Order: sequence, then structure tokens, then C-alpha cells
Amino acid sequence: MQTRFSAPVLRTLRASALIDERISGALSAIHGVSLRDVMLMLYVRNSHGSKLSRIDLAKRLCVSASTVTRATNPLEKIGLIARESDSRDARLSYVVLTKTGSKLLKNAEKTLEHLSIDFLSPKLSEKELTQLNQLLSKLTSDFPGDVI
Amino acid sequence: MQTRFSAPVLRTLRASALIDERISGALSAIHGVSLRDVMLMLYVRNSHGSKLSRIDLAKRLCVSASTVTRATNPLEKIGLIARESDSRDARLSYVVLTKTGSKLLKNAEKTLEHLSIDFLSPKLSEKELTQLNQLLSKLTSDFPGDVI
DNA sequence: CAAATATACTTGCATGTGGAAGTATTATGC
DNA sequence: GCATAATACTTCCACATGCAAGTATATTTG
Repeated sequence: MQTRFSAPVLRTLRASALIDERISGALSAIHGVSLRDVMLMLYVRNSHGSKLSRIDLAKRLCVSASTVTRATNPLEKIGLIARESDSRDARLSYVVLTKTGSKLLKNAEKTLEHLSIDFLSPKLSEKELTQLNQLLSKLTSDFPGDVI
Repeated sequence: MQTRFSAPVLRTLRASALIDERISGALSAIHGVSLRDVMLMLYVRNSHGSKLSRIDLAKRLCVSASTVTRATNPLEKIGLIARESDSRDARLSYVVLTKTGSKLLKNAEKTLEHLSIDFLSPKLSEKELTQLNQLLSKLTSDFPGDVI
């Protein structure tokens, strides 16, 4: 059975599941937001204009529009994100970070960095990490936005 | 903000979500089983003795024991997997592949390979694919079992 | 410019998931 | 060897998710 191409695909899924398990719990215990919430906020902060429509968020997170609606509602309630309307298109409601949200995101990033160090440093060298990062970047190159 | 270690972590999650979106639907449409079902069966086939307890399956898939129970039940009903009990420990119920299951798995692997080629070949060279595969393998090296 | 179509959400409904509790069986401690 | 603890599930319950349907707004078409 030929498995040259499916091997990295399956290993990515496996690695993702493992990372999620190791990191997600700690992150939400410390900052009160899930790893997905952090990624949502990262996509917003790293987007052009630091705002993103709910539809564009759904595309970037690979989830349905309804999931974005239900994910952003509680974040808005606790004051981490806010709504911004478009002057030309009343259908759009952008997600933007509040000051509180930006601060929390910075702290969450620090925690994420520590957790990532714990997880990765025993397994990969600095050089390998850079390689892996570049390869994964290429893998999602045909995809809008970036999480970094 | 220092992000050397968290970058590959976030990119792995991003890549995984994208892969899942691109591949999962096609796979289940063709073979009637989800990508997770395929991974479950791959873990079983690649394990020592080609059988795996439900608990060990849960660890490999990074899901709860109850999810394994509910994932294996329908696979058992449609005859892709079967139960095997342990002569020394009556608590254990191993998951094994049936002949039908093995056949379906082989076909699903072929489909997965084709889908992976479509997804990866425009983005990464053969050499890069090998590199990526090795790096991801190291990343999950402290984790039992393998999907390949 | 009016009708049809497309887009951006939002909500209801059916399904999937984890955690806690329950059951059965095995291992441990004294 | 008997009580206690641990393990391997399984089931119940609360919550998350995708899909379909609904609403509002914008674009296209004749």
C-alpha cells in the first residue's frame, strides 16, 4: 500500500489531537478561555485592520457560521471582543478585540508559549522547530489569514 | 512577544482543521465511515497483535472512553470490527478488525492517499513531505501507538 | 426599478462529546 | 482472605456542533 502522501496527513491529525489534549485544558484553567477562543482572537488581531467578519472567522477556524455566532456571544458578554458594523454593508458585523481582550490575549500567548516549550523542547531541536513551522506554513498557504 | 515554540503548535492545529475539512467529507461519502473511524481502524491494525482495548484506543485517539464506546458500536453493527475477550481479564474487550473491515480499510487508505495527493502535492515537494513526516513523527514520539 | 438571487448572520433541531456516576472485574494492603 | 482501591468499560446528563430554515440586507438581472 502506497502511503507517501497520507502519512503526513494522518500524523498532522494525530499531532493536533495530542496538542489539543495537552494544552487546551491548562489554557482554559488559567485564562478562562478555550484554545479555540484564543485562536479566534489571534485570527482577529492578525487580520488586516484587526477586525474580521463572522463569516471570515468561520472560514479561518474551519467551523460553521453558527459555531462562530455561539463562540463570540460569550466572549462579547465578558468584554473580550466587541461588534463593529460596516458603514456600507449592514449585513456585516465585525469582531474586534477590546483592550481587555488584547491584554488577555497577550497573557494567554505567554502561557501558550510556556506550554509549547514544555511540549516541544524534549522532542525537537531549535532547527527542527523552524523547519516544522515553515513546512506547516506552506501546507496552509492556500488558506486565508494566519494564526501567527 | 516570544513565539518560537507556540508557532508550530498553532500551525499544527490550523493545518489539522484544514485537512479535516478537506478530506473528512469525501472519505465518509465514498466509504460510509468518518475519518476518525478510519484512524480508529488504523490504530487497531497497526497495534501489536492487531487488537486494542477500548481504553487504549481512547488514549491513541485522544478522546474519552465513552466516545470510543459510541464510535465502536455502529462499526460493530455493520460488521467492520468485532469484540474479543481476554482470557485472563474479563474487564477487557478488545477491538479487532473483521475481514470486511480490513478490506474497507485498505480501500479507504487508497482514497485517503488520493485525497492527500490532491491536497499536498501543490504545496510541498517529495523531500519536504518526507521531512514533515519525520518531524511530526518525532512530535508524537512520547505517545503510544502509531497511525502509520 | 422590480424580481430573483446571493450573502451574512441567527435560531431550532438532531447528533456528537466529555465528565460523572454506575457496574463488573481485578489488584492491593493489612 | 477480606476490605479497599484501581481498572475497564457503559450509561446518563449537560453542553457543543453542523445543517436546515428563517431574517435582513445587498447584488444581479431582465
